[in-house]
Amino acid sequence: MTASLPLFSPDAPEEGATGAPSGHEPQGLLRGLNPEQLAAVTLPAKSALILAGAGSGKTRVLTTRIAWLIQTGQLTPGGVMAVTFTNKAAKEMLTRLGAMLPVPVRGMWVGTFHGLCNRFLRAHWKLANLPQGFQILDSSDQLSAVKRIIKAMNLDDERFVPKQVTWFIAGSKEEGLRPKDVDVRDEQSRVMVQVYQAYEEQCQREGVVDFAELMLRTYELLRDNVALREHYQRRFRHILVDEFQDTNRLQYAWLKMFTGPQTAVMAVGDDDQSIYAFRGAQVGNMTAFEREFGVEQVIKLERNYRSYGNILDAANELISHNTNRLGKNLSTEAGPGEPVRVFEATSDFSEAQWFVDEARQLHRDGMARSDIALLYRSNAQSRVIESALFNAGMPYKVYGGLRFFERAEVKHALSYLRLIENPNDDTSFLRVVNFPTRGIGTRTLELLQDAARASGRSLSQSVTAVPGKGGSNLQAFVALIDAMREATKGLNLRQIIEHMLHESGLLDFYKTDKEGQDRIENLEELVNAAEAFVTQEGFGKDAVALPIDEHAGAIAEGLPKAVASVDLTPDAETGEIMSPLAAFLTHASLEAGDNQAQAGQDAIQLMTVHSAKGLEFDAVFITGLEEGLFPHENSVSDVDGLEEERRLMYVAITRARKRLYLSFSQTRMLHGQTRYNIKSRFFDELPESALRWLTPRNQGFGSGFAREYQSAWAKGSGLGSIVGAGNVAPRNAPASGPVTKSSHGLRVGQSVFHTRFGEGVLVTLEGTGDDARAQVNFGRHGMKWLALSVAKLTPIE
DNA sequence: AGACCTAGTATTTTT
DNA sequence: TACTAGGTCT
Repeated sequence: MTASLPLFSPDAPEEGATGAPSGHEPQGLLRGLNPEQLAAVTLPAKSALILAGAGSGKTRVLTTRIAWLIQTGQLTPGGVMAVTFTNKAAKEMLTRLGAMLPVPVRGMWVGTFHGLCNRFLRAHWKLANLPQGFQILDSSDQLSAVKRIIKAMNLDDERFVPKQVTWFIAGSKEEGLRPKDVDVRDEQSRVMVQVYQAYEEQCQREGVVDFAELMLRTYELLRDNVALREHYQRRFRHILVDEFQDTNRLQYAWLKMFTGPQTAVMAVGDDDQSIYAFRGAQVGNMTAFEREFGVEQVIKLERNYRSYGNILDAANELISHNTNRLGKNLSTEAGPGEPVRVFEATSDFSEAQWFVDEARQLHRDGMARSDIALLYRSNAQSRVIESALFNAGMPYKVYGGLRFFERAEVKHALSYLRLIENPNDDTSFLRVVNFPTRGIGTRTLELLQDAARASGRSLSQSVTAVPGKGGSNLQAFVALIDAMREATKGLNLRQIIEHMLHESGLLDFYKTDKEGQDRIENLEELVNAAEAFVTQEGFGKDAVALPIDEHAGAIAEGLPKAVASVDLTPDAETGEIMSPLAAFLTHASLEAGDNQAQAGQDAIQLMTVHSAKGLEFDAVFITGLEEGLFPHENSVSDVDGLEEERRLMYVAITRARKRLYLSFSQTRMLHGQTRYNIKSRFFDELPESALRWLTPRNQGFGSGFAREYQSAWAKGSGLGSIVGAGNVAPRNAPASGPVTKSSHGLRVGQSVFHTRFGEGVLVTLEGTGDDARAQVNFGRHGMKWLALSVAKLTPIE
């Protein structure tokens, strides 16, 4: 790492990433944890709530806890479930666990809510009343499915806007409501429920499930099947949930289904970072959890290892304006650092120009472009910035565009593959039946859909019912798909895809298309993705997406006979429970992939505040801090909305490690009109002492200061390094060597009983004979050092 | 089938 | 402004 300016001193150890793996012995794992982290990691096996502030090492706590429990023999890998929201977070956990544990992460249920549901339903497809190779609809598939229904039911799509209907369906499912459970108030909702009902029937007929269905099916199956529920409750001794503040009602209820009397659930979250209420997240789940899971003590992780003091002061002060918080204050030992810089621009254009200049300077002074991030409230704001960066010739990367598996050509290819796997997938059928064109027009398709509806069969099964030219074209299409299915039998995944790309005519189509080159590249990339998925490495690394439980057999064994054996029906020939193609298709729906493949480039990062959550950068620019934009005008009318905007701002601020810039503009082009804005109210909620205005305050309009902003590089700010702020080893890591067993017959990880403090877990053992001491985590009573010659510790089994 | 035109609409988003 | 969906015309 290079460093010239003090500002660019070697990075503080990132949360959990300190140095080499600490050796595969229990106490080594705990080295470098601060007291609160240590307490959380070694908590007795009871449900616990961890309030983890931004940058407080939450992922480290989560992974270390799992590793520690396993290494001390309190838990087997098969007894763990760790749930996250994103594939990225799940992968991160697996990677870290892999580094910490000598044993591979086999059999551990680490994944996203949806990924784990998929895994569960694959194992119990029969009980869940699903076809064995059921496929998953992504949001756009779902939308087109709803559109078809609205059309079929002859409804006015202005009264029943497909997108809104989609929300209604997903929303109902997330409340755990089937069509029969939904409250019907008026005509509108009555019809909505009918659409919901029809949608369900259609999905069931086609053998597909949407995201919410994955959750709901799993929940219902566990709720209704006592034997199965008890089996899983016994199996998972420890369940850990990341980003708990983002869970919705269904996810909470789902979690309860997995939780038995012996299950310890550790919920980790931060109410101040709850920014997804708009899509159903219930922050209230945190307090509900505390109450309903009998949490005895809440551990707060408030030590921040990411940012300098001024940045944290700004964050703390801002968020203190919210009510109904669980209460938390971030602190650092890194010193105040530089002030937060504030810039007022005359126009969005000059704001962009200022940013480009500033970023260029940072880069010249040694900061990697990828360590510089520009955040905005809404995607539309990126445009001006992009054009400024483009003109300046600075590489940048915008997050949030189309993801790989969502690109049109990729979706087309996937539709062909799905049809090979399941000809009754009408969504896929309609997507590609006339792409490339095969003389199958709207009229023909109407006839086909009518016929299918009348007979209750799939489109593919109904092609013979359509007369004339259209009918024979349809039959030719079905024959094409059938031929592909035949021809690809026994081929590997790569060969299947290549065959399909040629036979479908997709490749030829894009070859003649003038802008087809990129698309062909994407299709080649699809082949690569499949290859990567299949290879040993891909399967191993990608265990998140691995649809089949490696221990499916083991599950079956442990289950009561009545529910077990029927569910895992391997292919008679190959013995596979699921074909590689089906597995790959599942992977494609569950993980949309990166949004831009241009990896390797050192580029400035542009994204919304929402997508910045969980990330961190040396320098962060929060732009467009204007009333109406941030906070957004649609949110300011009610208190809840405003508080969520404030949390959003809090998330944005806490992304910054070393330097934070806030900017706003007097005017801005929005929807083709110039808007005159006043600065965000959030400026009034920041501590003046932590700010430095780069432009004069209370600047009136039109005073034309154009570019006379003072360079942010005003004289060396003489910062010390942030080194030392890292997870400095507290006193719990004695050099006396790993003592895991002693003459007392106690070992680390063991549960013990103390007459005064009750039940606890042994965290450290050191010294011998009369000198022997033990560190014990008594949960509610805290962490204690006890002299073994005095304290009476009784081992519990 | 495909080019062309018009009107309507514009937070935040993962799975 | 800039995109989409949908309609109409060739």
